Amino acid sequence: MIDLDDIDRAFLRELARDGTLSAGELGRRHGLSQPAAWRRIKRLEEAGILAGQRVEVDRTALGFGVTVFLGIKLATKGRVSLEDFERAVTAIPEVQVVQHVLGLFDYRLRVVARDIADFERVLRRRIMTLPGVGQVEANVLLTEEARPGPLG
Amino acid sequence: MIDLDDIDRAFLRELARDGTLSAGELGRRHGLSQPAAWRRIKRLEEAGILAGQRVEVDRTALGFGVTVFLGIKLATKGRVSLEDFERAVTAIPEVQVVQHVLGLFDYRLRVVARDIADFERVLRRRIMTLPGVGQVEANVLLTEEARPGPLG
DNA sequence: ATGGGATGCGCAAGGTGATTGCATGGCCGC
DNA sequence: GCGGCCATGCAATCACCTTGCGCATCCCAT
Repeated sequence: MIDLDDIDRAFLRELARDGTLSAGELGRRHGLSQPAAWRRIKRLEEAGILAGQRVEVDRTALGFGVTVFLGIKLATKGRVSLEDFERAVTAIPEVQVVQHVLGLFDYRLRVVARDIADFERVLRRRIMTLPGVGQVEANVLLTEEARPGPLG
Repeated sequence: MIDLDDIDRAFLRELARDGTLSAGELGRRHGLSQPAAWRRIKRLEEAGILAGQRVEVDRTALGFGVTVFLGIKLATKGRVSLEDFERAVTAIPEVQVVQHVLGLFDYRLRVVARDIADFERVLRRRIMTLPGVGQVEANVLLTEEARPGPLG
């Protein structure tokens, strides 16, 4: 584990907000030359701290206005392997995120749909038919806010 | 809402996996010149479908090995406004995501901590002391897999 | 004190990708 | 058939990435 100084943390914070920031711009903001800033970014990548870059796809703009979080408890009787469940759930196109968790539920899913009626179709035809699925709990997303989170 | 063809959808899919892909590379993969590919990306941005670019910060590499999802139900008696709750919860540095949801819970939080002991500190000192907090449910993240999701 | 190594910086140069102007070809409505 | 529209390719320019090199600083052992 490498240790970060204030500039490294500022880089992480600003890049997490806008991944298009150039090394030159980041350096200018913190009194570094463009190559110096670039090498810091490179070091963070090599340390595994910067783990790739993603574009954010706005599902609402694509017509998927409904996001639902599902908590799924597997039926203990079913004797279905976790691999079977995961294989089946990752094959559902509407599923964006599959989280294997510990607690009241076994899995958490993030599911997108065009509207509530579309979500009901997904729930009935896709989720409830998953192998070994037991209790299911749903929460419909109203608003979502991402925070920077701790940086060390 | 603009309509996308197969190439647009392929661009979205590949950019969501790797935001560093250049327009030239994307074009080469689908038989387009670099400017043509670049203009398609630009069009997706202007339509609001490509909503920014983020770097992914690996919290594990920073020493935050524990991620917990919290479901929070507000105490109905409390008469605490949602704004007060949200203001207080966004001030907690360990909170990465705040989701206002509909269902069994009122809010869902994504919280990171260095270890379980650190999480207990956050839970006791930060979460349980939030204004109006009622029932709290926790799920500890084991593994997480992101899927492309539907693209239209 | 002092010399050597490690670390991090700035400067400069070369390569790659982003961005724009311009011309061409297909397609649709008149 | 004909004119306008749309998307494309080509070429040129500009910004940024990437690397090599030399210098200053700090730490540590001599």
